[in-house]
Amino acid sequence: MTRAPASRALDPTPLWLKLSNYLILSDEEKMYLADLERTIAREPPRTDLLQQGERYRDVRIIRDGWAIRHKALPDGRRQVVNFVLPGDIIGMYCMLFESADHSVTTLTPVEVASFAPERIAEMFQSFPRLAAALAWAGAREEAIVAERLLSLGRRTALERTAHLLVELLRRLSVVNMVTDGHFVLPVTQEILADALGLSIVHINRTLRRLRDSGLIELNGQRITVNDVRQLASVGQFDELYLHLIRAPRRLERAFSVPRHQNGNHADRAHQERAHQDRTHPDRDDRLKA
Amino acid sequence: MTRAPASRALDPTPLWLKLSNYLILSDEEKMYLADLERTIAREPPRTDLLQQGERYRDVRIIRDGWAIRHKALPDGRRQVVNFVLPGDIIGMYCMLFESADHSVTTLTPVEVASFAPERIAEMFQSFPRLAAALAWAGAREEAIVAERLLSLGRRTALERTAHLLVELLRRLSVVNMVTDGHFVLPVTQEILADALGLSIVHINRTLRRLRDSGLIELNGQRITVNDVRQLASVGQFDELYLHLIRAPRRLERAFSVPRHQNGNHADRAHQERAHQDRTHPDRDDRLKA
DNA sequence: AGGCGGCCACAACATAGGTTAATTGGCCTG
DNA sequence: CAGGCCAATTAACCTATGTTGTGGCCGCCT
Repeated sequence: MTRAPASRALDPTPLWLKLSNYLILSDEEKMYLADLERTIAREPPRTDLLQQGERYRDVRIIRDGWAIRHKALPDGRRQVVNFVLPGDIIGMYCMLFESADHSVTTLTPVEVASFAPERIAEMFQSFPRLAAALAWAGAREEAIVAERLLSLGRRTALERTAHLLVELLRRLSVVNMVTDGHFVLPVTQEILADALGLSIVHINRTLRRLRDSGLIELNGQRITVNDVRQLASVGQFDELYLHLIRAPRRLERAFSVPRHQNGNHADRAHQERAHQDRTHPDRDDRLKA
Repeated sequence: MTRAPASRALDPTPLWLKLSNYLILSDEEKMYLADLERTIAREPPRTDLLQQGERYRDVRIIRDGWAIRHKALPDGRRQVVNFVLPGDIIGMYCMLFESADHSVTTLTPVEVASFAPERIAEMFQSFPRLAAALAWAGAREEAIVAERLLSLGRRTALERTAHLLVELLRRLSVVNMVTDGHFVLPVTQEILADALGLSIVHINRTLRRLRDSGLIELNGQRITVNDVRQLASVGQFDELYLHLIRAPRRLERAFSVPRHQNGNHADRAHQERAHQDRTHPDRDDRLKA
């Protein structure tokens, strides 16, 4: 949707596209962003972009590929905190932290840009609108982690799994990585288990239930979601937390910079929240049919 | 430590103290902060400062008292995402979000300041250093939530509980709310259960184990931690994620504003991380003695 | 004073999910 | 082609945690 008019040789990067959802970028801002992504490297799968306990180095921006952010206990138990997709930033505030409290590891070949942490401070001083947009992106990430916390704390294995699949579907469609309800999930069941706080065996059981019920299909790393609505219902998925609603007007208005657009909310998507009253036992019964 | 020279009639608020750990505030910045906290209200316990699904209103700063941030499923299951303590901010980026994906409810009588969301945008433009410091505070909060995710996903009930208690101890001592290893925990077991993803009954069992082992004592809402080291060991607590190390120099240097302090790291605390190799079964055996 | 509701405590039982182990099928490498 | 490794799969069994139910304490209301 919010596609900016092409400006010279600048290609819109995922980060740019992401921020465009919340801000109408000026040419100057676009150039600054492009400049941040000037130094690019390619990393193979299973590379640590960051290691828990180590000192931070540069700030990085994922331009292509998948990675995971994860934390480990001394005895090896591990929790995947989030999936890192194109447009996501690693170590944004690293200049303020002594050392990393989590690791980031690639799942696929990945293209990353990196730049010196000081440039963040520079951005806060010279491009306050960009800084605000990035801070916003960080808040959105926290919302995702909080929702996963709700999953691990209060959803059953089946619900959690369904919920995660719908979340990924939604997040990936925003960056055009979903076609026809199927997408590539470059992930072993072990990683899924670590993301959902389950054992490998139980993830396997749970996926089979979902497959048997016809809600999803799996062949290799390609997953097809046959019935998003029902899958979302199984997972008690309410996309409120993803804050996907695009509102570039909103920040514009707060900053009141280019034009003073008025508060017409016509373009706002309206999702209704499924409010079923449920009794405690038989949480997974949406699948029992 | 980093106590700013008293500047006229301005009282240091918790937020101010918090930010002082990471930035040497100028008088002008202090005044701006004080101005943000000009409109103050008092709320009784069990008041919703924010309700999931509702539209955001003002940005709020907790000046005194406890609150919880929590999310609920349609059927009533609930997860406490975090505890909100003095100096914490509610709805910082609300101008960017359509509606709240979580609730905030007071646990004690609370004193809150509130101001219009636009002032955040204003701050990004006029006080970039403050904006950066606040963004940092947000990142720290995310780190806390991520650590709790690790707890729910991969720690046993006993470990989780111990971990949370140590975390609260640490966070509260930063704001001088701990004396002699004891502090007030204005929380029912139900809330503890919702924070740790456990049932009330099981929290009760777990607290009793901790009490029986002599690690903690409970009388009413006062909790005494008798052996922090061992409690931390039971909870596999590694305070890295709290990012407590005070480094006002760090941001200063990045912004290179008042004086250009050099990179002398003499004041940096050094905690070593306990790296015990543990075998999978008997995770809770640190208590079995 | 009596009754009511919230919170804590504990016992008895039920189950979701963990653990162990064995089997299979790629896929790489020598 | 054999051997080996890694991921997926499934079965059998086990346990940490959830559920239900009861009683006691305490503060509050009328």
